[in-house]
Amino acid sequence: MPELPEVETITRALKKVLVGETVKELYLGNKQLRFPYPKNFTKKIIGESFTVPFRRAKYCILPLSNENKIVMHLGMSGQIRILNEKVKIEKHDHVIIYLNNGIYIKYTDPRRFGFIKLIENKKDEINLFNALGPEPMSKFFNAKYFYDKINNKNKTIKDILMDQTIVAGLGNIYVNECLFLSKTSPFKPGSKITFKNSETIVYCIKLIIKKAILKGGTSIRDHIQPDGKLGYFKNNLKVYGKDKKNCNFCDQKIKLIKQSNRSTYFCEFCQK
DNA sequence: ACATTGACCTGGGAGC
DNA sequence: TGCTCCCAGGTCAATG
Repeated sequence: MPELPEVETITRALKKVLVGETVKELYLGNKQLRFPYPKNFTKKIIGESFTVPFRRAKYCILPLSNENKIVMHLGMSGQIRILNEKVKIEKHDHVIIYLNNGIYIKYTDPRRFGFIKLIENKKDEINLFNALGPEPMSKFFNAKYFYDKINNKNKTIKDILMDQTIVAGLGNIYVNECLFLSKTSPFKPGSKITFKNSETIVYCIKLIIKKAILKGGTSIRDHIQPDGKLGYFKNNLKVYGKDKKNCNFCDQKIKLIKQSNRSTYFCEFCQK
């Protein structure tokens, strides 16, 4: 599912129920996710309690009282549910963390591109997070940073925004939407982006991400909030999934093409 | 150092 | 109804 707003939505929901609660029991399915489960995972987390969950890029991070951190990535189809009554474990349920208070956290992922890791020391943390660019909502992601970072690149602006080392947390939906809102052609190389363009793009990214978080993310296929509700930013999409529909601004048809093996939706008249 | 392609998986929808 | 093909909110390793 998940880009930044979806992971943020999930993390906020977890924050409400996890803090101070203790891990009572852990279920691990027999199929592995993208990586094997952490060694002695069960032993290492049973009896530990959670401190305050947070998000970095598309990672949901659950710190424990012993300073270790459970890190979850949801790949393309991962979901996290917060439940309070036992339900049957289904085919794609891979991890369930049972808490002392009767609540449990269920990780489901049909495609198994996601993973769960345990950060146990500084080195684990560096391996996972060091290459990531700034958070789009932070002050470190600003027009000057962005312009300096991209003005010597031949890569298209679409590929640049998908690159987690430049700005962390955007994915295909929000990149398409941000380029449309900022009226930027997805094919424009970084070197052709002026400082003024950078300002606009950065502004549009912050605006869209903020709004998407408010709406609980975007439900297209897999994303649901941990309480089962949908993410309503779907209603705010202007180009993603709108091929052959009409552009909001100029009323011409939205186009769909493949760019670096991913779908790019855009209006060729508005985005220059 | 950089860009491009394919691989990892399953399920759902389109088209025949 | 059933088959085949193509598509999907992400990343990473292996190419050129």
